[in-house]
Amino acid sequence: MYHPGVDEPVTFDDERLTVMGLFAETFTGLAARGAAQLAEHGLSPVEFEVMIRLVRSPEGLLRMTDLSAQTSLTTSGVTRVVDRLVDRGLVARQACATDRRTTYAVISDAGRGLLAAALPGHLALIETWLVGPLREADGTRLDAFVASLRLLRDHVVPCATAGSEGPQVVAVPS
Amino acid sequence: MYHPGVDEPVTFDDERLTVMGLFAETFTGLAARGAAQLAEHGLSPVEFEVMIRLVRSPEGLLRMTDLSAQTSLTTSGVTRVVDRLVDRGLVARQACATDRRTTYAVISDAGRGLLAAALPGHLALIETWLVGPLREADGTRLDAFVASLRLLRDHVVPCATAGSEGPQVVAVPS
DNA sequence: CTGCGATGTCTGCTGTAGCAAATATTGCAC
DNA sequence: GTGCAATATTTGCTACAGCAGACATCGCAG
Repeated sequence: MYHPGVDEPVTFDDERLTVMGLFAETFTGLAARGAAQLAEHGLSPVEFEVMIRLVRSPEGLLRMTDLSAQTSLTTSGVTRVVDRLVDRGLVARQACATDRRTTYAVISDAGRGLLAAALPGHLALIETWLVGPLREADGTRLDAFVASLRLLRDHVVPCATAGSEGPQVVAVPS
Repeated sequence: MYHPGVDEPVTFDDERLTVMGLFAETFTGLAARGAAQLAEHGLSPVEFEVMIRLVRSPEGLLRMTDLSAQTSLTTSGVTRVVDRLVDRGLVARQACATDRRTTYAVISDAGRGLLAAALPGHLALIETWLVGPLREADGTRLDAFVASLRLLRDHVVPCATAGSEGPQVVAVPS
């Protein structure tokens, strides 16, 4: 049988686990709704993410490497997502004139059109399930939530804000 | 082709997108750190999730279907995760005496031991990257954040769509 | 100019998860 | 009891993403 030891009571329902679980449950639920909405337009979440990054770039164009840095994908993953988007005519590959190693991904007119079609519903969904409930609950709750997220993000993802992040810790504290 | 329409300017940098992106970035960053920590103990996030659900159940035992309802996996996914855990001796399958359709997954002593070994580091990680920063920033910020998450979760998750959120074997303590 | 390490992208292999179908069992209607 | 729909689990197929290696190109030291 299992003997946890009297002086080392391991409890499996620590409050911190609950908080983390709540965080995960909320986000994955929201992400699932978002995925379903995007699927109505034939887009997966990563495809949407890639295209949003492209459309928000100066000329609708980004290097593959930069795409992988801005999304949660590796360069390998970006290669294949862009493959799919190119097959569907939503994105095009474009050679770089000055560096023949780099390839740009460029969003096409069709891609912009698809995004423009998908975006209103997506924004409505975020409004309904994320921003709206927080704003209606309390005048300051949305701002506080966003501020907390930003605080956490700046801790967890130091690269997001290129600046004075003290510990560049990648290792896990033991 | 692309016709944005003069009276309906589609803007691709709506503030709501930013909030959602911040949410996603924060959670995935946190999840990545958690995954790395669990990997030190040879566990993937889903394996950890399954085992936590098991260990918190009355007798360390849950039906496959209930596991799939409590985790983010389909029953198919649960089958294979449990397969892996059984191969490693962390979980065992157990027939149900009264209904021969159902199979229980039971956590083994080795499984409890592994969880007990992995949990302190995992809790420390949550403390460092999630709970700690919020608590230190402001006395009420952690509580407000958790309350907001709970509010959102209650909106997003209720069994309105999928149904079958029935078995409340492991309730989240408040 | 030449050599060589660094950089950017793509490809082979692997592991994982979902969907839909297959299989087994139960409970109910009759 | 028999038939049938519902329930519980597993399995075949497919898609996607990561890792490590392959390949091409660049920039610099000499």
